[in-house]
Parts: sequence; structure tokens; C-alpha cells
Amino acid sequence: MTKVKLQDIAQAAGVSIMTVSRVINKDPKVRTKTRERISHLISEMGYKPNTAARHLAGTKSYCIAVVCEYANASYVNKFLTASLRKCRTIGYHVVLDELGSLNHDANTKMQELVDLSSVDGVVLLPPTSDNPELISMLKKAGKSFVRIAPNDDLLASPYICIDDYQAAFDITESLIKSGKKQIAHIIGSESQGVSRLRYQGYLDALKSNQLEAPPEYTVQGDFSYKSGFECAKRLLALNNPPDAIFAANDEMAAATVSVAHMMHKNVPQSLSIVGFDDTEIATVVWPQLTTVSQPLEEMANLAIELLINPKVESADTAESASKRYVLEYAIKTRESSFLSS
Amino acid sequence: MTKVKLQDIAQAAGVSIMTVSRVINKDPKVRTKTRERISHLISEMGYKPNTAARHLAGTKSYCIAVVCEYANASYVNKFLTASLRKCRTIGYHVVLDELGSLNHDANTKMQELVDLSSVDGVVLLPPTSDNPELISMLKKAGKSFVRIAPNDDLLASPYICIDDYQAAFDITESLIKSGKKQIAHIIGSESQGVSRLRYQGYLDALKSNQLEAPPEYTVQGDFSYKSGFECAKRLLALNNPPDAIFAANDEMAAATVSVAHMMHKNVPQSLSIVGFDDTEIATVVWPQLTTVSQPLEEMANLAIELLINPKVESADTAESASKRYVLEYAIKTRESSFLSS
DNA sequence: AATCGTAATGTTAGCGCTAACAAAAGCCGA
DNA sequence: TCGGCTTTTGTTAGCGCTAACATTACGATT
Repeated sequence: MTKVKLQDIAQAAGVSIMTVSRVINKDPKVRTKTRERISHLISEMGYKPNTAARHLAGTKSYCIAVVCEYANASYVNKFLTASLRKCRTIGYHVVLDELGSLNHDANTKMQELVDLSSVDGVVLLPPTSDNPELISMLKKAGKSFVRIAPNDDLLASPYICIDDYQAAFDITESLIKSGKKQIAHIIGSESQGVSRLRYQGYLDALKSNQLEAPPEYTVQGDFSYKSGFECAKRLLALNNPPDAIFAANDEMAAATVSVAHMMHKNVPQSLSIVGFDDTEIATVVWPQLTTVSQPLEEMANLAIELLINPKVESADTAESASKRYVLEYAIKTRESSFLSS
Repeated sequence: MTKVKLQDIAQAAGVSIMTVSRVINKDPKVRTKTRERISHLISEMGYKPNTAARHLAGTKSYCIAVVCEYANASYVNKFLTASLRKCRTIGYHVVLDELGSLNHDANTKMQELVDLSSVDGVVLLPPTSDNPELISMLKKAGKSFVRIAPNDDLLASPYICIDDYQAAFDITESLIKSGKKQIAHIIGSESQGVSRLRYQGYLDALKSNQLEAPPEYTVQGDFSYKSGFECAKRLLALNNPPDAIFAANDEMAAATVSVAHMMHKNVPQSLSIVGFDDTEIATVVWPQLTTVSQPLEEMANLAIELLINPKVESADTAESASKRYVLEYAIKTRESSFLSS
């Protein structure tokens, strides 16, 4: 039960401890034959590097930070869980930073700096992806970080997103294809770039299908259930209420479902509702939400991958310089927009 | 920006590094005067112990494991977030273990054992709190662990819970007080002890109010939304449908709300619905759920506290031997059972 | 005041690993 | 076959801290 260490492997392989360390750290300066022999022993003897020792001896901390505004947002939860899972398999740790709770300017910065020193990389979740102070702080500190769905300063760091515009376009069009013509939109938080993209996708889908929406069909939410509730009430109280509502996230779409029930509207017959994100919420309301499924797990895995791998800043292709990762989304069609029977 | 270390403090205080270490570790064998002087310097100079070094040198790993079946259950999320928050402040790390995904018997055990070695303590979330193999494994390994809401083998470890029975009793009675007389119950997963307690609380509340429920008013769910949906459909399809439903958790209560909408029942006028847990879900449905609020944050904090503090196994009082922590719950009255206007 | 016992502090070694440099081994042409 | 080069491997030191033991300071007892 006692742990296998470098020493043990080295002894078994008849090499020095350093050579084994090199194999572990993928140092190319090891003869292929030696590497293979050692690699074999490593897996055979079940060696796992001791993170604490590596941290202490080396320059890496084997820890990454996930920064969000509030940890209870459903997409944050999903992302966080995925990150924990991923890090667990590769022997990293995760710390969670919630910016929302601590609003003192200087204090926040301090908090951050403290952690920065002991973290290999940082993942910024929206809306912190566009926090200019945070970004400049990270740059100044020379920390590597990746952002999820940022809007501004796109060259500041690698980032991961989906094509929010196209996804919004598609899901709006799916509404149109199902015969809806009066489609309203609840915009997401103004502080987030994706809100604009999703809004634009919605607008363009209407336009390219020769549809128009009166100005009152566009209402400003902030991604919260509460805001969605208010917005949906406003929309459905109109003289000419919409026959479909595209909410910029699931929370607001769920709220719209609630209002529909409140007003005894049949969903989807007299009102279709679609959301965005495909979080838990989408499937704990009735009817379940048609929504855009973001590959949050994949995003988390990729983000961490990018952070821990010594970025091969090779100049050979323009491709490797493109620090932009656009992942595939999927439209999950459920009953809130489509009657199955 | 360079980190303060023990050495720096020792120098500033004119003592040896070891004395400072003793102060940090609350070793009583330091003269009060010395301790105070050093403590002062520690906070003044902003010293933070280096976890990796402590881990390497000492016997503790400064890491705790949270074990659950599936990480997407809403109470797990809430607990996990709280744990991360807590651990962050005290310089601990958290690893998440999801048992549900890996069902291979031996494999699971192995997985666990691997981690056990590098973890100071383990928190078992239901239903893993009652996993006998897990428990015996932990005991055999001599790991300290605390369980949340266990049902069996109550002396095996310290545990934290609320009075599920009484809470269920209370919330059922609140239904009765509001004038409902035909109250049904959707039982939670059979594998979880709390299901029985909540059921019993429900039964006894009826009895002590001279009410009776026909056998068909009791249906077996499994804490999932889906099961709640099926159960609620069954209940509301009865010839004499209930006028109130107490679901054993929020997921199933949310499902019941869904079914009510589906059947065009007014909530709470013609059907009151109450849940249990007060997770996110309770407030993203309409009407929002009346539910029992579990202090999950507090539970997480306490669990971690218990794990990291060298348990003072003092024999002086029976009190210290009682390894049972029953925290306060609160009934959150919302519109699913109570019309505000 | 000398003696002992305990309380308080100090010293040494090393946790498992990596950085930085040192040495050895392999390869080449002349 | 020999330098002079590169590639591959080894050696040494130390990251920041704690365990275990060694030493000193202090106080009480006679």
C-alpha cells in the first residue's frame, strides 16, 4: 500500500531518478528505447506523481482557478463539475472564485492576486470573461488564462465559445419552420457579449425569413429567472402577444414557461418557448425546453487542457496562432416548441 | 510579491522557525507571550502556510473528498459549492468522487483506495452515506469520514443531518393548517433513509390531525424529476385526487407542478404542492415551491470542520462522544402552497 | 543555592520531486 | 583513431515545511 515513487521506478529500470522524471514530464531528451522501458514500468508499477512534491520542487502549482460571478448559475455548476472531474483525472486541483459576493474593489483585486500566485492558470466564465480589470491584472501577472465566450479584447487570451450567433439564428428559424410568425426575444444581460450575438442571430433569422417583429417584441432581461418572469409577463400582456418566445438562456425560458402557465396559455400550441444552454433547468419544467445545447463538459476539458499544456507557440502554421476554439452546439428539440404526438 | 515564509517570521520574531511552526499549528507548548508576538507578526506580514510543503513534510494532505452518487443532483451541487468555498478559505482542496458513473465493483473500490491515501477526510453524501462497502472500506483504511443524513450504522461515524421526520411533519401540518385534507405523498428513493423519515413524518402529521389518506395516496418515487412526473400523474388521475401533494424533494415537487399545469389544475387553489431541500429548482418554477430549507452551506462547513480538526476524543463528557449534529431546518413558505394576495 | 522536572525552544533530517548544472556517451569528419 | 560536437544521462542542492529528538530555560523543592 505504500506509494511508489520515482526512486522505485529508477531502481527497477536501472537508471537515475532524473531520467524517470524526464519521462514523466515528457522531456524529449530521452532515448526512445529508454523512454519506452520506463513508461512501461511506470504503468506497471502504478506510479502516480506526488503533486505536492512537484509543486514544491518545481514551478507549477498543479492547481487552476475557475472564476465566475455567482456560483449558483446553472451553467457555472455544470462547468465546475466538469472541471473537477477533469482535474481529478490529471491530478490537478480546482479553486473556485466567486466575484459576485465580494464587491470591494481593492479587496477583490487583492483576493485575486493572492491566489494568482499559487495557480497555474485561470478560467474566466462569463460575465467575468469581459472584466477588463481582471484581464489586465492577469496579463500583468503573466498568468495564462482562457476565457469562455468573451466578447471584448478577443486577442487577450485563448478563448472557447460556440457560434452563439448561428445557434440563435438556427433556433429562431426552427421556430419559424414550425409555423410561428410572431416571435419575441428576451435579451440576456447587457454586460455579456453573447446577449448581443444571440439577439443578432434572432433578428437575422427573422429577416432572412421575411418576418418582422415590432419593437415591443424585444425586451431586456438579465439572464435571471426573475427578470425572465417580468419580461415574459410584459410580452404576454401585449395587445398582440407573440406566438413564440426565444429567451437568451434557460433560466429566462423557464420563467417564460411559468408565465405561460400563469396566463393559461398552452405551450407550445399557442406559445412556443425556446431557451439556450441546455442546463438542468431545461428538463425540470413542463413542457421541457427546446434549447441550444452547449458542450460545457467539452469546454471545461478543453479549457483545462489549454491551461496545463505548455502552449506550443509554434509559428509553423497560422492555425496554431489562432487562439480561438469554436465548438459545436446542438439544438435539443423538446416539447416547449414541438408537439411530439 | 515574493511569498512570506516561516523563515521570515522567525527572523522577525527572533525565534527559531520551529516555534513559528508551532504557533501556526496551535501547538500548546508555546509560551503565551511568545505566541502572541508571533501571531501578531504572522497576520501583519500576511503569512500563509504553503500547503504543498506542509503536505510533503507532514502527515496531512490538506485535501478532502466529497463523495456522491451523481454530481448533477441539485443538493449535491449546492453542497459542493459550499465545500469549495469553505476549503478555499482554509487552504484545503476538494476532490469530487462520483460513484454513479463507475459501477464496476472492484474498480470502484480501487478508485477509492487510490484516493483515500491522499485525502485527510471524506464526506459521504446520500445515498452514499449508507453504502456499507464504502463505509467498511473507510473504516478499514482508518480514514476519518463524516456522513450527511445517513440511515444505517449510525455509530460508524459522526454525521450531520436535520430532523427530517419533524420537518416532514411540520410541512405536512402546514398543508393541513391551510385547509387541505386530502394530502398525498411521493416517497423518495427507497435506498435513502431520509425517504422513510419524511414519509413517517407525513403519516404522523396526518394522524395527529385526525386525517387519513387512502393507500393510493402514497406513491414511490426515486427523487428524480422523471419519477416525480410519473407519480404525480398517477396521483392526479385518481378518482378522488388529492388536494395537496408533499413530494420528498424539490425535483419531484417541481415535476408535480408540471403535471398540475398539464392537467390545468390551479396551484395552490385546487392543488397545493410542497417539496424538500430548497434547492435552486424551488425558485425556477411557478408557483415557487414551499419547501423545507436544509442548511446545506452550514452542513458543508461543519462537515469539513469536523474532518480537519483533530477530534478531541475527550472522555470528559458524554456530549463530546455524541457524534451527531442535528441542524436547524426552516420551512420556506412560497406560493405553491400559499396564496399571498 | 544545588537539584531535579517540566515547559519552552532549537536542531537535524528529510518528505518526493525538479532546476541547473556536470558528466558521460554517442556521433561525425579528418 | 582522435578531438569536438551533440545527445543523453547523472549529480547536487533545495523547494517550505514538520517529525523526532536535543537542548535550554524556568520554577519549584529540599
